[in-house]
Amino acid sequence: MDEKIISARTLRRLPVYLHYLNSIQDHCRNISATAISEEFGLNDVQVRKDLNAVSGTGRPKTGYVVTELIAQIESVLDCRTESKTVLVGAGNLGKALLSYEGFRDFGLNIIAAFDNSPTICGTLVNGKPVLPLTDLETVCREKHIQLGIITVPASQAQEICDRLAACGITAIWNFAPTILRVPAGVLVENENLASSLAILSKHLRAEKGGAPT
Amino acid sequence: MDEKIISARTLRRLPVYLHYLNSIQDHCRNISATAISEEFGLNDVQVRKDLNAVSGTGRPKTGYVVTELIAQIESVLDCRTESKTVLVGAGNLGKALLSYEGFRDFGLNIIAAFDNSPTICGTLVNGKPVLPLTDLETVCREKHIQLGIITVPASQAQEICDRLAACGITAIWNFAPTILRVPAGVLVENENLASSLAILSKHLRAEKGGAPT
DNA sequence: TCCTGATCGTTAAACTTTTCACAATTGGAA
DNA sequence: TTCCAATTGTGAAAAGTTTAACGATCAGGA
Repeated sequence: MDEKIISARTLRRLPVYLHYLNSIQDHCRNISATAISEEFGLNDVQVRKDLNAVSGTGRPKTGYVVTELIAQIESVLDCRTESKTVLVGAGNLGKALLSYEGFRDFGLNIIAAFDNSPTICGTLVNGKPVLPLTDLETVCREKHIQLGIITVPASQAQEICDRLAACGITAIWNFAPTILRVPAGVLVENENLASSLAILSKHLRAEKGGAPT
Repeated sequence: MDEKIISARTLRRLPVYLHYLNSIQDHCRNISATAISEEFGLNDVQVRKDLNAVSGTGRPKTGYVVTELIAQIESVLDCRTESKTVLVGAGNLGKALLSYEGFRDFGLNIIAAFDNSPTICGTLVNGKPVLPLTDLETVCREKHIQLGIITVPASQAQEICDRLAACGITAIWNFAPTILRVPAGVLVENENLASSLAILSKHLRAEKGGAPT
């Protein structure tokens, strides 16, 4: 029952801390929030509050025990538990994500991909089967899929999202450049590459045209 | 000189609006902020304030002229202007991004990729050359590269970031699960897939173990 | 033993973003 | 023409996030 409410902002920083802690655990027993904050250019109180949300075992003058902190963050993030996943939309981006092995480190296991193009259906991408979209519901229900990755065009994203939610999927990773509406209890995480590019593009434009302040 | 300060949050929503406006422009002359807000499940005042940041030409009872709005958002985002880009780290994720053609729509032009693995250097990925990392500075300076995509492991990300910044690159798209420190004037946009997975994973865990509220 | 300084944890202040409340405007119908 | 309902735009409140201030704690040396 020591479940504290962790803000999304904090949750996003935890994997960053975790990665850093793993990288230093061989040669550091203890680490202070101040040191972490300096490593990443953050405010030290912010780091302390983030760590407090998962730990609360820091000691003055010493800091935190690195291995404890790692265990506590891993427990909160729960990367060890495998998340059964389907990917919908085996276009360029979809295939790219299917080919990316890095997700395994975070417990993501893509069982199958779906697409409605007959030319790609039936093929394997990185050893993972691409199935016709009509099979989506059957597979999701039978395999007890928990997470869905959406890489279809924005115009179809909401429909796919509805179908996934109807199969009992409660977490959706959306790469389409749109905002999805979901029933209560379903979480959508938007990985909107267009939004990121908008920020970068705006910055480049400001650099060129305007004040270089 | 009608440059208003646009918050990053607003800027992230603009591409979403833009995509939607493009999809309706054939059958709608006008659109109200209220309608947009309902489409995406946002607050109507928020949409109105977002649109105000780029336009300010809404009329009571009518709303906004779709084509005007599109032109204004496109002008702010400036997706039409090509951004010369390099990608550093041609591993799985790097190759996946190189293969993704969707970036062209946003004005992103990846000129070359860099890696220090001899087996991949000299090859082409999706028609783009993979060059040895030692050539990074030369190419960036000669081709006047503006944007750098970092897809190397977290442990090398800061070093690559420093090298890119030293070549005059002012915008960095970071896919490594770490926070980068950059000189003033350089913008880092983090696309931290680990952070996103952390959010999703936490949600799945909460669903299973705890209160389904 | 006692002091010093690093570090933690917490409360309050500053800042940012979102939501609420409401007056002002406008097109269209009665 | 007059009224109504839809819609905008804005100032203020609310909610959320980050930063600052400060007392409490503790390891290590004098």
